[in-house]
Amino acid sequence: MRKVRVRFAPSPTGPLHIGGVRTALYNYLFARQNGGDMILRIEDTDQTRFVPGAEDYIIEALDWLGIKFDEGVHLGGNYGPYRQSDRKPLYRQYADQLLRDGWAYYAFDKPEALDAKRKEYESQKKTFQYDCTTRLSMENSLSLPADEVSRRIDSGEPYVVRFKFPEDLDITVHDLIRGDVTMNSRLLDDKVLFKSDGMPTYHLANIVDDHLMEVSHVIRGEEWLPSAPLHVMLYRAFGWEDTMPQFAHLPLLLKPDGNGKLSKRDGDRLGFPVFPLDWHNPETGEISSGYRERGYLPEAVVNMLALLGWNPGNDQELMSMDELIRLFSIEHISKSGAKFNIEKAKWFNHEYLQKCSDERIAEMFLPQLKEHGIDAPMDYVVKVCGMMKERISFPSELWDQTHYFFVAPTEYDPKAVSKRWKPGMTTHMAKVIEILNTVPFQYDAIHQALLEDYIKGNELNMGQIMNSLRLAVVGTTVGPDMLTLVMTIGKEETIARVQRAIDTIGEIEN
RNA sequence: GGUCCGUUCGUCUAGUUGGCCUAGGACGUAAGAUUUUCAUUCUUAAAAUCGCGGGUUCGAAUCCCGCACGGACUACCA
Repeated sequence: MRKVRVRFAPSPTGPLHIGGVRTALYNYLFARQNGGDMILRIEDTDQTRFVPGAEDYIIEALDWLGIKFDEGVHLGGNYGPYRQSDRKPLYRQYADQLLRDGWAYYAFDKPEALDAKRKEYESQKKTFQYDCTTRLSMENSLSLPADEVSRRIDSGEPYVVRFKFPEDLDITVHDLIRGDVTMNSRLLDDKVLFKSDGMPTYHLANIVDDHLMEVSHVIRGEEWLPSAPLHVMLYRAFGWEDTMPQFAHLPLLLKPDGNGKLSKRDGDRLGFPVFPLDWHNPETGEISSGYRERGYLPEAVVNMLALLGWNPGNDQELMSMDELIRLFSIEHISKSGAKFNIEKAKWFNHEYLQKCSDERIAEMFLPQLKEHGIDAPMDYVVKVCGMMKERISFPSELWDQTHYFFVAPTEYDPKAVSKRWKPGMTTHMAKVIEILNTVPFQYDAIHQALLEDYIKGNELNMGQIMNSLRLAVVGTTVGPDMLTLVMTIGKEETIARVQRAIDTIGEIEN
């Protein structure tokens, strides 16, 4: 049994899409579970699509989520370099090998000529495909005389190298998720392996690199399934079939409404992040929002993503990274695409927020407090966070839920006033102040004096009085247990707030 | 158009060797309980004739065939 080695191989063309994050996660879980290696390889063979900052973004995003690598561009390793542009000199010899063995051929067709050909076919409602049925009518080393071919190459005419598919061969790809998938070579096109700019295409580079890096399992998105037969044929052509990696093609992540692949635009449209981190487009200045900046916890994102297309085979839903590593199995990956569900993502975040220490939540709350000009003692902030965290799904909701712990109300919700502040209330509130002033400032003592002796003892309306007190202290009718709130903000502050309410709202007639 | 992949509650899904499935769980939704309010929490409910149609079988969500629908791919992009 060969050592498990998997790779995550993104293209640095922009921010890492959440679907890509899931692919990375599954690779990571599989590697860790099997004591294998996780490799980060950058696939930047298309120089025209290079985006500055994308590579760093990918590394930072995966690091934030706790997806760690054993080898990669940022770490090095024994199989480097790990960036395909840095491996450029390596690929030529493999293209030559294919050329020599008759698995590939030179093609001189200009891009414009190919475009024209496609248009021509299109006008006849057909699709042009560069394959065994058309290649002899194109300009390549199969259709041209040998001396002409060498003349063109010697004169520096640009060319590409294309794979030469056999004419009628059933090619079977064994997929760990879908089983055997068979396609006939006659229907496959002669893909370009080596471009005229001297770089390999994805197809060549990924086979060469996976082989050289001794990759054992290729876990990637379903969009690669149609080109998998090409990849299998390349292993065969190189004579590497006995060490060919095993394939697993992951189902797609679909948009929450309607059908189709989840895209950047869906996030903007429906108001949820499609990227792990905020991304500032260096060219347009446009900002795409990320999970991290929206207040999602990395462990919540990981858990949610893990379950989008995989399950442990039972009802368990909350799982830490360690549990995921233990429980993960390729057999339990589903075959069908998963629609992204924003409500469930929120729920996961709520659950993980509850598991957070009060200190960690307080830490996340600090910037908001600062924004509102609050400079409260840390232990007080921690206490408030601990008391209020169960009511929120995101740290960003904290200020809305807790501002009255830090700032006294300056106005009173009119609806609450008319509903709760009944005639005689100023007298009751004055009594509250009196109790606070005379009874020891302890929860039980005040509970006894106010709730039991005063309210119940005089058969007063509990809801009416307690809610009026809340109105006085909070400004509206929401919040935690009233006495806990009082104990938290303190005796002096409570009395001040109640007095202020008496002065501001005053006595209600009738 | 062609090729390939897929199809269980609104959504994520359990179901892997056909019988314990009168199809289970979770999110969301609704109702109720608790509470001094709101939220939390708890309980309950509604919700999939397992895409449709045929077979095979004593028995099929599970196996086979056909159809429909959806998606991916179809670049000198990955």
